[in-house]
Amino acid sequence: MVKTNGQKTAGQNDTERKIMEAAEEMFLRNGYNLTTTTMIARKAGVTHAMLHYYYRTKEQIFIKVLDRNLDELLASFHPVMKKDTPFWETLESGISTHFDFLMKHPELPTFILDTMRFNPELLESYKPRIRETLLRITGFHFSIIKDEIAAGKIRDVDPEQLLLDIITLNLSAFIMLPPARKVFTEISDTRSRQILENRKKEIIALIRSRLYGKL
Amino acid sequence: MVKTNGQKTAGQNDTERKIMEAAEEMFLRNGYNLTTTTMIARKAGVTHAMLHYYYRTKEQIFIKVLDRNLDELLASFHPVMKKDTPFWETLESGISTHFDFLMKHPELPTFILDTMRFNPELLESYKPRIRETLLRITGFHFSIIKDEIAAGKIRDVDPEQLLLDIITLNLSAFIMLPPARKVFTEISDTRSRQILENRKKEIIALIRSRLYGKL
DNA sequence: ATAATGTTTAACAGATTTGTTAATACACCG
DNA sequence: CGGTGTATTAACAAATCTGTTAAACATTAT
Repeated sequence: MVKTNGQKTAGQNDTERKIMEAAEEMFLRNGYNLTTTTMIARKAGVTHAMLHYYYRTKEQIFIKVLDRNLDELLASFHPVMKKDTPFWETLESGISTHFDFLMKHPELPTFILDTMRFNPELLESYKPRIRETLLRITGFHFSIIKDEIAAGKIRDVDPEQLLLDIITLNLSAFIMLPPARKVFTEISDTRSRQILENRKKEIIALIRSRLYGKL
Repeated sequence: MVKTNGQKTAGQNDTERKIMEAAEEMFLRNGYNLTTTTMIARKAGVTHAMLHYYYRTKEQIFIKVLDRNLDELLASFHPVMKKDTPFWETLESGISTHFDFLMKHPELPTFILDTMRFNPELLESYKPRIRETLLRITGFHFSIIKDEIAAGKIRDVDPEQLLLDIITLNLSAFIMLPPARKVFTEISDTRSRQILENRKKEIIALIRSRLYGKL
């Protein structure tokens, strides 16, 4: 059961790693329920018994995948919260950093959404950490937005709505556009990146005019 | 096979109707792949053989559900395209009407998204109609937006991006917020409606400032 | 009433799913 | 070389899924 031979002092052996890679790819794309252990094994090029040998159950594999990705997601929120830099600079870089992170992990939003919809119980143990991270970031932004409103520098918006605007706009580009393109227009990879860049600019412009525009 | 007895001159008999209602509910909530015919039968309170008797296959039932809902969706786009009413009035009522339609069919966006992701082949036959409807509405709005820009009445925005803003913002409220609430905060029905109303106001304000704000 | 037609049930069939297990191949260590 | 523990395979098992079928039941029309 416990592996102690040579090659895996520095990590997993080949089979174990291939299973994890295949599992991650499939779980991210199709979620927990639509991914079968048989499919994972086939993609990894191993017998499906191997996957029970190394990870015991489907749920255990999924938990490992969830773990890797949720850590990354939560970490991505940290960087951009400095009280000293100017307000708009902070907010713009927050939006931009978030969007850039999503470009590097384009399947993550859909994956989390799927898990929230169909397997919320698997997220139970992460709730405290998620909640804490979310509270920290919303707390920070609420505070700087309110300060800026109080100083009469931006329009009197509801901070909660503004953060919802930002988050839903950013996530939408990764949750809704790919399936839509799948049905309507197949598209090249470079073109796809360009579309996303335009989207990012538009979202920033949108939030900016919400705050600074005078009607 | 063909039913010609009394009670269904004016529609389906009870069993058939119960199956369709159960199927619609489950397909809308869980999509094609995660809905089993057994579950539908159980929810309808009939033997699962009944469902093959009336609809032959799972796919046939799904097609019927898709048909009912897609018709409604496409029809919902028609009302608000009059060239004579003022620009902002037209656009605002377009956003508002779209949002109100979604409030009456809150599960439709997720349902369509799921189908685009996992069963795009089932949408194949609807493509022409969808494409035509979409072209009509985007064409109309592109035209009035460009006119308004040319007249110097609004900012010089990319009409395509603006429509993406509107659509993704509206849909997000129904695709992303419910699962998020499922994980973070359970919420009452009236409170939920109030949140959506606030969301609608915010989206309209956001688009308005994008067009009319001077930075 | 009875034949014909429509509806429902229960049982079955074949595929697929997650997971186990017993046998075997392999590597390493004394 | 032999023995110990690990890795891998193939076969199996129980559950569930979609779909079929034959027989029982109900309804209607003649």
